[in-house]
Amino acid sequence: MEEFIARGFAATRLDDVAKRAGVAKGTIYLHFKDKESMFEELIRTAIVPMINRLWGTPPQPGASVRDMVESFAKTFIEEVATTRRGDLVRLIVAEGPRFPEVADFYYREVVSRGLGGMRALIELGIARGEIQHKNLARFPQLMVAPALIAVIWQSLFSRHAPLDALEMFRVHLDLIFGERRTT
Amino acid sequence: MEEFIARGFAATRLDDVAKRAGVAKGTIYLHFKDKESMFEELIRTAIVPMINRLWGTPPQPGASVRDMVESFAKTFIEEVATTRRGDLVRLIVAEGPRFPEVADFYYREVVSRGLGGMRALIELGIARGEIQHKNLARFPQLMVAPALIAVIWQSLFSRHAPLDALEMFRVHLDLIFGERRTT
Amino acid sequence: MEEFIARGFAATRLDDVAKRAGVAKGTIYLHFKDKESMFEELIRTAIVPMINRLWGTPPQPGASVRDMVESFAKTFIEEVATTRRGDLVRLIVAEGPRFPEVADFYYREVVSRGLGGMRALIELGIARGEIQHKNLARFPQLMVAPALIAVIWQSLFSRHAPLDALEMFRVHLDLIFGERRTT
Amino acid sequence: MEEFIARGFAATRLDDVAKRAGVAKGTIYLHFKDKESMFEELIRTAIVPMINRLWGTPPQPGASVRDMVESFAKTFIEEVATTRRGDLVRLIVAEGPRFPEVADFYYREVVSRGLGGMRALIELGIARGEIQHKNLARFPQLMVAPALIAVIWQSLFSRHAPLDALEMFRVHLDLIFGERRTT
DNA sequence: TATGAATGAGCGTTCATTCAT
DNA sequence: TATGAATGAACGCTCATTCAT
Repeated sequence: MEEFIARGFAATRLDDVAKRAGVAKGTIYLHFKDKESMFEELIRTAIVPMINRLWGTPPQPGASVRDMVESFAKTFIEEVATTRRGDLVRLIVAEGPRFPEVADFYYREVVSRGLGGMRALIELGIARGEIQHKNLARFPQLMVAPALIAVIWQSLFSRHAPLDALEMFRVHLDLIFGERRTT
Repeated sequence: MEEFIARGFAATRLDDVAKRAGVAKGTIYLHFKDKESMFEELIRTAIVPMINRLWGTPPQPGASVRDMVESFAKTFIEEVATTRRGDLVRLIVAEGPRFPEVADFYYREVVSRGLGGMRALIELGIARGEIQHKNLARFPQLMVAPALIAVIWQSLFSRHAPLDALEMFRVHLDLIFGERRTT
Repeated sequence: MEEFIARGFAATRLDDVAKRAGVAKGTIYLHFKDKESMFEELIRTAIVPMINRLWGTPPQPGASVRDMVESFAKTFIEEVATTRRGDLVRLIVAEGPRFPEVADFYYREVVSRGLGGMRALIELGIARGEIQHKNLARFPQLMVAPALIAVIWQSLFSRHAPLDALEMFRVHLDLIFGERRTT
Repeated sequence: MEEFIARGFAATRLDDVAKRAGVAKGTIYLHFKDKESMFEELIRTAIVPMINRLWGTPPQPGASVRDMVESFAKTFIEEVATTRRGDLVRLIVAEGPRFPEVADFYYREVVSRGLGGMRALIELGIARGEIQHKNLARFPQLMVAPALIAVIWQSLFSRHAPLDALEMFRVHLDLIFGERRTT
C-alpha cells in the first residue's frame, strides 16, 4: 500500500512491493491474481480501518451537534488528513476513474455512509435549533468540504503554506452554527 | 493533454500522444526533452487558459460581493467542474506529489492568486457589511471548497449520484452571506 | 504422461502433473530428480506396455505370414494408432531430438526389435513363397510405414479427412503379398 | 525458424531468435503480434519454398509413371528429408495438435495437394498398365509413406543406423510397379 | 514419506528514446 | 523540421525447484 500511495498504480513496481513486504516477487501471486486486483484489494482493505477510525468514536450523550461535528473533524484531521491515510484518499481520487470498482467501493462504504450520517446530524441540528440553514441538509457535502480541502492541501501545498486545518474547520463551523463565544 | 488526463502520467503512451497530435513519435522530441518535461509543460500550458477563463470576466461595477462570488462559481462550475478542465485539476491532485514543479506552478498561478483574490473579495464583503464572519478572511479556502468538491464529485461519483453543483454552491453562499430571499 | 502427451515437454507444468496424479508438487521430487528425468522415465515406462501389447499376441501356429502381419497391423491400429498411445509415438517423434536418451531407448526397445521381428517374418514369407520381393527384407521399415502414417494422420488430419487405417494397410499388404481374393 | 526447429515452440526464447536474426528483441514485435503468430507465420512462410521445390520440377514428357514418382522421391529425399526442411516437417508433426492453424495450412497446401497429385499419377499408371493394384488410388498415402519414414528416421535414428532412403524408396516402387531389371 | 508455501531466475512483452534518412 | 524503424532496459508474470513442517 505504501508503494501504491507513493507512486500511484502504474508507476509502482512489484519488485519494490515485494522488497518492502519482505517476500519474493512470486509470493505476491500466491495472494493476488495480478497487479490490478492486488491494488483493488489493498485499497479496500486499507479503507476499512479508516472507516472504523472515523465512526469508531461514538458522540458524547449530551453533546451539542456542533461539538459532535467538531469532534469528528478533529478525528479526521488528526487521523486522516495529516497521516498516510490522507494520501490514501488522494490515491483514490487519482486512480478512481481508472478503477471504477475502487471508486464504487469508496462511494458505498465511505462517501455514501458518511454523508448519510452527516445529514442525520444536520437534521438533528436543525431540529434542535442549532442550525438555521434548512437547505444544508440537502448538501451534507458542504459540512465536510473543508476536510477534503485539508487532505489535498496537506499533500500538495503544505510545503508552500502550512494550513491550520482544525482552525479552518472551526471557522467553517462558525458559518453554520454561528460565531463561537471564545476562540 | 487529453491522453494524460485520461490515463495519468505513467500510463500514457507517447505513441498515443503522437497519434492524437497527428505527428510521428519522433517529432515529440523536437519539442520536448522527454516525457516528464512534456507533461510539466503541457500542464502549465493547459492551466493558463483555465486561469484566463476564471479571472477573465471582470466583476460588474455595481454588483454585490455575493453576486461576484456566485458569478465566479457559476463560471467555474460551467467552465471547469463539468468539463475536461475539471479532470485537469484532478490530474494535478493525482500527480502533484510526484511532480513538485507542477504542484508549485499550480500553487503559484492558481491557488495562491485565487485565494488572494478571494481574500480581497471577502474583505470587501466584510467592509460592506455583507459578510459577518470576520475570520473568513483568514481562510479563503472555505469560500471555494465546494467548488473543489464539485470537481471531484463529477469525476468519481456523478455516476452514482448526480450533484447540482451550482445549487450546492448557492446554499454554501447562504451560510456566508445569509439566506437568500428567493430560491 | 497424459499431460506430457497433451502439451509436450516444455509446455507441461508440474503443477498440472501433480494435480492429475493427486499428489502435492513436492512429492514429485521424491520420485524424480527433475522434470527432465521424470519425462524420460515416464516415457520409458509408458513404452513398455505398448511393446507388450504389440508383441504380446503370439502368431497362430498355422497362420500365413500375411495373416500374421495383418494381425499385427490390426492390433497396432486398434491399440496404438487410434488411442492415446499413438500420441505417445508422436511425442517421441517431437521430443526425440532434444532427448536423445528417449530416442535411443525407443530405437532399442521398439524400432530395432520391431524391425528385427518384421525382417524375420519377411524372410519367412520369402522362404514360404508368399513374398516375391526379396529386397523387402533389406527394408522392413516398408512393411510398417503405413502404420506410422496412420498414427500421424490420426493426430493431425483426421479432422479434415478420416482415414480407414486398417483398409489402407490391407491394400498395402496386397502390394506385398499379391491381391486378396475377397475383401 | 532455425530456433523453432531446433527447440520447438515452447522452448524457443525470443532472445535467441532476435540474436540469430541480428536484431533487438523489440524489433520482433514490429513484424509479429506475438510469439504464437510469429511461429505460425514463419511456418507458413517456410512451407512455401518446400512446396515449390517439390512441385517445381515438371515431369519429363515421355517419362514412365514410375520414373516420375522416382524423380519426385529423389527430389524429396535430397531436398527435404536430408535437410533442415525435413525437420520442418517434424516440427509440424510435433506442434500440429497445439497449432491447429499450422496443421490446417499444412494439410491444405502440402498434404491435400500432394496426395491429389499422387492419386492422379497412380490413375495414370493404372490406365497405362504400369500399376496393377487398382486399390492403390484409394490410398495415395501408401505411395509416399516411405518418404515420411525417411524424414523421421533421419531426425531420430540416423545416428544409430543410417538409412539409404532412396534405395528404400526404389524397393518400395518395386512393390508397386513390379521388379526392376537392374538394381 | 508427503506437503505446499515460498523462492527467484527467466521469459514474453511494452514503450520511452534514438537516429539514419 | 519531420519521420518511424529500431533499440534495449524494465516490467509483470510464470513455474521448476526447495525446504521447513
